This record gives sequence, C-alpha cells and structure tokens, in this order.
Amino acid sequence: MAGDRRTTVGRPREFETDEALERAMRVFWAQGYDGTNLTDLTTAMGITRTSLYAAFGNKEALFRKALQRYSAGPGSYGSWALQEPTAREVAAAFLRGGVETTTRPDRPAGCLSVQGALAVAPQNRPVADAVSDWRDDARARLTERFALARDEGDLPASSDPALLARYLMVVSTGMAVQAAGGAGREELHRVVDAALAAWPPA
Amino acid sequence: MAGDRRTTVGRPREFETDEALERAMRVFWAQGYDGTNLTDLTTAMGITRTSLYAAFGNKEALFRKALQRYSAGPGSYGSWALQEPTAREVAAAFLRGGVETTTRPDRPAGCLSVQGALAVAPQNRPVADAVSDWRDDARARLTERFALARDEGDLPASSDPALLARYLMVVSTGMAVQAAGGAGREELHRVVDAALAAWPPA
DNA sequence: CTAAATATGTTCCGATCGGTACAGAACGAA
DNA sequence: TTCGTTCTGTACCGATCGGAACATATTTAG
Repeated sequence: MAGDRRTTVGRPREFETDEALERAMRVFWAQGYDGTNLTDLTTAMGITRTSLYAAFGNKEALFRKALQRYSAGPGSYGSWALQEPTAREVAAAFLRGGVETTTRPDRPAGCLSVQGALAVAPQNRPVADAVSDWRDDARARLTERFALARDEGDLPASSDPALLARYLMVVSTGMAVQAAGGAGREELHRVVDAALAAWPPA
Repeated sequence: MAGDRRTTVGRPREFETDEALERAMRVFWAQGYDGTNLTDLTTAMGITRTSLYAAFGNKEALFRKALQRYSAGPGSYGSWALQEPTAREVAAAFLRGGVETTTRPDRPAGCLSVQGALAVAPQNRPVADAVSDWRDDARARLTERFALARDEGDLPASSDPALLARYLMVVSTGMAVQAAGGAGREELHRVVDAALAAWPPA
C-alpha cells in the first residue's frame, strides 16, 4: 500500500523496500514488537525515521507488513504442507517445517507469531489480536484439509478434523516456545516423532 | 528477602504483603512484564510506589516473587502431577492440570511463563531467562520422574524419559498459547486426549 | 518526652518511547 | 530556470517509563 512507487516524479528512493522490510522482519522476529524500538529498526534497515514513516506508515503498519512477509517466506511451510498427499504427510510436513524454520542458525529462534506479540502492552492489543487471528487462520486451513482427507478416506470416518488441527497447532506453537528457549532441532525432531505417534492410522 | 519483617520497630505496614503479591501476580499474568507499568501494579495492589519499592525491591524483583507465587499456587499442578502412580497418569495430570489452570474464568488466560516474558525488551533479558530457566527446571523434573518410571517398569525400557518430558512441555506450552488466544477448555481437553494417544503403553 | 526506625504520599527526575516539523537535496515537467 | 513533488537528515515534541527525593506520619525503645 504505502511502499509502492506511484509515479516517477520526485526524488527517487535510495533504499530497496524489500531489503528494508526483510531486515525489519528479522528484528521483530528476534526481539518482539514491544521489545523493538524505532532506533533498532532504522539501524537494521539502514534508513532514517522519516524514510521509515514515509515508506511503511508507522511501527504497527511495518510490523503487519513484516508478518505478511514472514507468512510468505519463512512461514510458508504451512502452505506447502497442505499440499502433501495424505493427512499424515501433511501433519508430518507441518511439524517438520516448523522445526526447521524455528531452529535455523542463520535466523532468529522461535516463531514470529509467538515471539512477536504474545505479551504486549494494552495499547498494542490490536497487534496481539492480529497475530492470534493469523494462528486461527492457519488452524482453519488445517481443519479444511483434514475434513477433505476424511471424505477421501485418508482419515478414519470417526476422526475429528478440527481436533487434529488444533493438536497440530498446539504442538507447533509449543515447539516454538521450546526453540526460543534454546532447544535444538534434533531434540525437537524427536518430539515430532512422539507427537505423530498420536496420529490416527491411514 | 525484602518482604519479611525484621523486628517490630517502626511504623507497621498497612497492607498485607501476601494479598498485594497475589494481585501483582495476576496483573503480570494478564499483561506480561513489559505490558505492565508501575501504575498498573500500584493500582491493583492498593499501595503507593514507595511502598512497593520498600516491600518488594523493584519491578523485576516483584515479578520474580510473583513467578514464585505462581509456581507454588496456580502452577502447582506440575508438582502434584509428579506424585501420580504411573507415568501415564503423571502425563495426564500434567496436561489436565495445565488446561484447568490456563482456562479458569476467574483467572487470566494462558500461563504466566508464556504470557509474562516471551517477548521482552533487550534490557529485560534476565527476566526472559528466568522464565525460560523455570520451564527447563520443570522439564528436568519430569525427566527424572520418567526415568524412575522406566526403572520401575512403568515405562518400556526402550522409552526416552527426556523425550517424553520435552513432548509434554511442548504440548503444555502450546496449549497455553492456544488458551491465551481464546481456546476453550473443552477443546483443549480433547487436545490432551489426542496427545496422550502418543503415549507409550504401560 | 525524645530519638531511632519504618511506612506513607506527593512530587519530581533523567531516560526513552513513538512520532513529527522543518529545512535541504534530488528528481521530472514546463 | 523554476516549479511541484518526493525523499533524506536533523532536531525536536509530548507522553510515558522506572525509579528516587523528600517531607510527613506512626510506631517502639529508651
């Protein structure tokens, strides 16, 4: 919305919007919304306050754009997992993808949706709600996928798609918390193995 | 440390330390550490800034005392669960207790260790570390308990106590995140059922 | 009664917060 | 050139933060 060049009139921008947004996303990812101040952002992005406001609106709008970028980038494993052929493979891909994303050494630990805004100041409640809604949306999409799987016989007729989706979200967010606390990927992969033992047979 | 009466000399305190700490704990629980300011605390506790500092030290010391109180009060289900006779019952009690604690209508949703300090400002890093250490300690105690269960034949000899403990922590913290986002206890109890399906047979 | 000790309420401090005013710099159009 | 437009950098704003200064009130010890 605010980051697009309208015309070619005026002084050209001296930084790349994409690169700046990528850097902002990583700062939010590592430090959370409340834990990040404008100086942290402008330093990481290599631009001034004024440029930040002109290009992205304000701190909250920048965070929302960073969240979108996270969803399309590091968090895209959620979408990929939905394309796996069987429910068990969807579940496995979802959990494995979460482990990989939250434990890469070249990226902040944990999940942006957990790190970013679980605990925020009351005046920043809309930010927390946005992230919570994002998790709810992911859960809804998993639910749809598992309902389809049940119709296809990929899951037992007695299984509960909404329950399975919530279970996956619980394990996923729980692992994100663990990763933020320093858990390694080998340990978390074993957790995934344990979690999948609860999965209904095909 | 700072809350104990040394002697009976001087003007007596006009508030109950226990009651004030209980109220402070609930504010931190609901709003997180960074999201709570001194005015929130003094209003809820019914005391002045000066009294707060005299009785509890400072904001961080008060939070640590609130965390201790949480561990001994609402979070005590973790200790109780360890006393169950079998590993499966320990696991069930741990998860059920977590659900009950994080979804009671008369208390803040979620877990203080998740709500309180997952995302904090860099200068408040010690606070985040304290909560992370608290979770690690809980996991260590679960590990010990499951090692004992394995020695007693309560768990298969091939089972991994550390893995089972981490799995429980993952599910538990994941459910806390869900509860903070509005998930109801019925839904979470079904998640516990699903999670326990992964548990090794006795 | 006096002195020491502790608690209280008011007031203020320096630092930091997110956000902006303003002037100058770099462009295209005329 | 000159103007309108857009970006950049500095300097600053009011609000809020955690924390402390200070005077006052209330207790016990002597």
